[in-house]
Amino acid sequence: MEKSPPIAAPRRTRDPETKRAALLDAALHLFTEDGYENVSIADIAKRAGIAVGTVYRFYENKLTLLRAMLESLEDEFVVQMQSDWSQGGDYSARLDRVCLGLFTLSEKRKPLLRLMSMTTDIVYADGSLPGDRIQAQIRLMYGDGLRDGAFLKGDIPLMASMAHGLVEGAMMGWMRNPGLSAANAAGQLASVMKSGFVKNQRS
Amino acid sequence: MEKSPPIAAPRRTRDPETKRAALLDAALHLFTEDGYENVSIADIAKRAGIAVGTVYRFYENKLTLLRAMLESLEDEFVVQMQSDWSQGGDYSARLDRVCLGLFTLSEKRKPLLRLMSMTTDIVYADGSLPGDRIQAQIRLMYGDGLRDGAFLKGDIPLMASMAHGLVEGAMMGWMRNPGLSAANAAGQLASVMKSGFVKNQRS
Amino acid sequence: MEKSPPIAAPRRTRDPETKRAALLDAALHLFTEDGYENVSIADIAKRAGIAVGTVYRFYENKLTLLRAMLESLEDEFVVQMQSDWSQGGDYSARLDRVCLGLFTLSEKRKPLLRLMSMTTDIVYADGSLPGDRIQAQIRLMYGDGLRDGAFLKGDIPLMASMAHGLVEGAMMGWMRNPGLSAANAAGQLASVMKSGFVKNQRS
Amino acid sequence: MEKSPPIAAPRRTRDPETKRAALLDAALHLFTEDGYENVSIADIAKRAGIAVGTVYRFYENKLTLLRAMLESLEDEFVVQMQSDWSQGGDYSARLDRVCLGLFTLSEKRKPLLRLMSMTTDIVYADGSLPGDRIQAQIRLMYGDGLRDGAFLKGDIPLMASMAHGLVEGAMMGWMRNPGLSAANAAGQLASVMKSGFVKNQRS
DNA sequence: AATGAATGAGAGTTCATTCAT
DNA sequence: GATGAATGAACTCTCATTCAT
Repeated sequence: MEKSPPIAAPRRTRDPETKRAALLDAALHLFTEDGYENVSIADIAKRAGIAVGTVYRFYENKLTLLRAMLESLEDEFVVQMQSDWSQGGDYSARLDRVCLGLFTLSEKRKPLLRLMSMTTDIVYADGSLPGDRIQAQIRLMYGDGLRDGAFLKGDIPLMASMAHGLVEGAMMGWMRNPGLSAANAAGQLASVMKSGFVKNQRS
Repeated sequence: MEKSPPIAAPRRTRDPETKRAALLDAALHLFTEDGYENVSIADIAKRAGIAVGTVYRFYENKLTLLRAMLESLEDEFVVQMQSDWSQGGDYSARLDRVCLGLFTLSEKRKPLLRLMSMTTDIVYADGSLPGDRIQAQIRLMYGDGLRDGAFLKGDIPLMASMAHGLVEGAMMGWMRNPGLSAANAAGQLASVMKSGFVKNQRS
Repeated sequence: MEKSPPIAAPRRTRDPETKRAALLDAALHLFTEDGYENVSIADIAKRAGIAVGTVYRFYENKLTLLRAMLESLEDEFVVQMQSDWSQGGDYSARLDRVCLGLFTLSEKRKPLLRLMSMTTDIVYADGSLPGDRIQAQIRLMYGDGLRDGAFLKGDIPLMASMAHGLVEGAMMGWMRNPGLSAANAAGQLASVMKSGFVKNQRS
Repeated sequence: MEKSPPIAAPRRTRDPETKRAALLDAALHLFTEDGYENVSIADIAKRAGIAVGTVYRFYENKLTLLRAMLESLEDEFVVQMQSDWSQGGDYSARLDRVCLGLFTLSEKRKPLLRLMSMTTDIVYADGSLPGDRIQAQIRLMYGDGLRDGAFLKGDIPLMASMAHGLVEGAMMGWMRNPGLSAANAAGQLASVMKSGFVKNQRS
């Protein structure tokens, strides 16, 4: 009935960034294994070795935590794609590079990637969805190719969405097949991308 | 003083299939609008005009209800694809037909399609995921084309996954763009499918 | 991690109004003993012999429960005062009657009265406070007396507020003194009311 | 390039009493605006410009802080009343003086007064309630008047409680009516006090 | 078969208090 | 002395599921 005074005995054990990393790692594993909705903050805190309240020092609520994870991954992908795309060469070479970069990064971020593919309905604060920034980047790339007359014509948003779907499909297929190397998957993706979207490519 | 007209007896009870339809319709609207986790059984029952307990006569729990909805949609897609694919003609014609069939059905089932895209992490009873049966069908089709030497070679599961992603991407793009007709989207999808996966297709 | 299915085994034991009464009784005792903020819904439910969720069938939240209790008490007081005041006689007789009615009701509702005196800062939905309706009734009575030239003049809201305070003070004093009968307290209150607010009353 | 003026050294630390004053001021504003239970120690510390832990150097817990505030106000009132009451004159004059003193002080301490009226259920360490010391002082005054045969007879604790209620009612009425001057309210209170409690006063 | 009141585990979140720095 | 990150118990409220009617 009466609020009993907390017995708490906190210890300053680790520095904040170590804690944040443990928190993100715990959340990543649990979300991926059990699904966002089936994981409680208490579960995450326990796995991260911190107190429930400490989670809220880092992220204001559960959804913010998820978004932060997905956004950081998207950022990495977008940065990688921009870098690979802008390094010159013909469109064939650029697509090869981008696809390889995508899979190289995917390999490093496999669990996060899996999480992203599981939470497509988590709407961001601005109304966007996970994947939208990647798709926007694809749209830019497609626009470049169109301007040069190197790409097949089509409705830009639709073409970008298809290209994005193709990439996601490739990643899903690769993730489900442990025997397939990232380089191999990247090669096949690039091959389909080129024959599907680039002019004067023979199959 | 006014005699109530004895013309039509109020149908207090409806037959079970009418109820089931009302239930599915209610669930579809609510899940799509608010997301699976944010809709309660009580919400669904109220919208369907039945009692909470009655929901459990039809589906043993909430997840089973969702799965039934998604599975029925997948079934429809698979049946449609099988039918369109098996009607003969060269691979180009068959792909045209399949893509058109896909979008024609999508137009009819738009809300369900949206629901499916929102709930990718809902695992089915057999461990499969929504979309898996569609992908399996695509794999069969790709196998056909490979056997005839008409399709570009590649790792079968990966190619099927990419093709599946391409289809999903096309559908997502089409759903987000209300000005795009189903036939137009189907045409662009077919075009990319052919240049991306079929031999001797010029871009 | 996974939401474990409820084991629940509900029993329809008592009729709803019996339950509501048990709920109100439990809330009354606990709020009075420990203070509104120090009592949890779980405490109330346990004492009432019902489940936590059942509390929310009756009242949409904790504050609504409290307000319902206080409002019903206020209503009783207002009705009682209206009745006693409107029965005629000179102002002296009417005040005697009202004061006696007030204390007779107070005797019946002692715990609720105590609760009301403890929760003066609980704002109602319309921005009013507990006691405001009683005070409004007092204002009406004072207005009657003023119109007849029987009451001492003064700023109406202030005079009503003072009269209200006087009543509350009398009740608090009476509640703290178990040896004082309601009739006796009523008499002393009436006496002070008359000499304090009515013209031509000798002390 | 711009040299920061070395004229005034920034006072990084303030003396304890300045801090205590800031703390009390912050608490007063926040408690009054949002209610005791809705204000956190962190809120108070932030507004006072001190650290959370520092709050605990001054008051051992949140309730102690509240009590200290209310007790200091009560002390002020009691001292004021004692002073005004003991300065001689007949009872009419003494009551006039006390009432004026009460309202003069109330004007200075309006926020604290409001806080006191909001937290009637906060029990003090010795089991007393806010207002009890004021009431005890009133009892002393009433006892004086009784001894001299100047006051109307009655049960002492009850009469004191009624007088206290009258005072509180006057203050509440005055606080809710911004157009009413303290002197005017004091006059009306004194008038009712005299006709209500003092012998040979005509109404 | 249909109903919906009842259940209670469990969720996300808050915050008074502590104590290593 | 001052700080504020860390703690975790406790809170209100939800809702999938059950079963007496």
